[in-house]
Amino acid sequence: MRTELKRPRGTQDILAPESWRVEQLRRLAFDTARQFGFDPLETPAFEQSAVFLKVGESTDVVQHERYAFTDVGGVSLTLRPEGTAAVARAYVENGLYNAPQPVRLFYWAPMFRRERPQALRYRQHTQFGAEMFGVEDPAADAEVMLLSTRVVSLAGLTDPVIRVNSLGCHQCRPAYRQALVAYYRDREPSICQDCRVRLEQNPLRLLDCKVDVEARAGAPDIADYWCTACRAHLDRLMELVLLAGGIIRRDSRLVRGFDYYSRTVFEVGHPQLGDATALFGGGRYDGLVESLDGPNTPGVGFGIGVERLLSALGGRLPVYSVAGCYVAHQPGYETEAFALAERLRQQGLVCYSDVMGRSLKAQIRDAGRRAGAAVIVGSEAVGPGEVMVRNLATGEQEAMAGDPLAIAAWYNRKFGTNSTAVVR
RNA sequence: GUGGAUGUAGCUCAGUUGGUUAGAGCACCAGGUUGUGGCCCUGGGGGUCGGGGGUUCGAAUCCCCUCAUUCACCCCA
Repeated sequence: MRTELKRPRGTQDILAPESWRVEQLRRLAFDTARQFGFDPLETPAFEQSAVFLKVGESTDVVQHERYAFTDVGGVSLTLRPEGTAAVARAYVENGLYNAPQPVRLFYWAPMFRRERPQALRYRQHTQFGAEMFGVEDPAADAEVMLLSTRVVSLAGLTDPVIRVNSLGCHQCRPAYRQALVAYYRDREPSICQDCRVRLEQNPLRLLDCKVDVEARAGAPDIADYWCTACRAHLDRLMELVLLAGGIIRRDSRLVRGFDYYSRTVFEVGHPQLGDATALFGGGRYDGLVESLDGPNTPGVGFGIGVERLLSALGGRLPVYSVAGCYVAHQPGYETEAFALAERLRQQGLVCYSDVMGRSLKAQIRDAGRRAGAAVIVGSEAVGPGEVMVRNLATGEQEAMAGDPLAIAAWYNRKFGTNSTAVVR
């Protein structure tokens, strides 16, 4: 294939059975979100660029990794790089601040970031995320955390560990920021190139530098700067999560890439993905709605990387197996076979028939690969109006009346009506 | 954006110091078995050796460029 026709860098085609796993996970996510009282929200795949720009001046995802274009009308548009800003925009634009609070919303949507592809980092990936608006109480933080860990647990991940930190509020964060900058200022000659940039642009991120570990070890801890309200907020949400059976630990070095976070930030990793790669993350963003021309409204939410979760599960999620019924036919019985297959589908069976004009032998061979049973029409070994039914797993076969109801009953007796199984 | 590794059939890979029409296994299709699969046997389709340029009598093999994949950094899901 010519290179200019290939799929764009950093994107992927997802084939079965993985595509079935995606669908399975999506269903699980929707059901779980619904159980927590969240409603699905669909927003456009692109927004006016200002929606994301306003919200992430020093955010790499927004600053350097935007897929932006100008349409013929001269409007600057950006392919959605993350979910929260778009959901907050929809909250404001649809006047949801007038709806009964809190407003609980979730989404399952593609995200686009123009970055260098790497293991489990794509230019288009999918996130399942949820946001709760209108509640400042730490119970909201705890609730979205429980929703997020419930989804990954149900998907088959054992004991997700939430790493949490508080970035403080406008009351207490400035003092900490100042102390941190002062600390690194003294050591500026000895710190790495990246850290010098961080020092100027986003000092909090000095904390997750992997090079200057010793400098980091002695850095001031934000815990010593929290105001009483921020401290109480974190204590309470951790208490609630623990009471609910969640596993949560404070990580003093956890900071996250989006500037809109206030107070709570959290992340869940996975051994298989390595330290640097988060399975999902989230936090609180009390100033975001206001910055998008809405009323001062608190909010908290998370985003789960669907591809990363699937990878961490490594095929443990059950999907539809190869199963169903193949209606094969002797020469001259094409029409009868085709019609019978459709009647069996109306009985709820997964059903195939030959559409390639193949020999009976080739049909049975094909049936063996994709079906559990074969129904043979036109066999001379059966009486008039009868068909041969064959269990392809065992090789047993018998003659029976060619009645769709009877065949469906036979199939369901042998294979069950719910034919899902684990495919590795 | 920076640095390293790798690109031969749908998949996994051979291809010796550059040398005739580029191979294997699996997969696919058809037959061997006159009524029916999974094993075995035979045959078949499928590759401009990622693309472009150069060196050479001759390049999958050597050199340059480019594209893509992959790993690490940055950052994130």
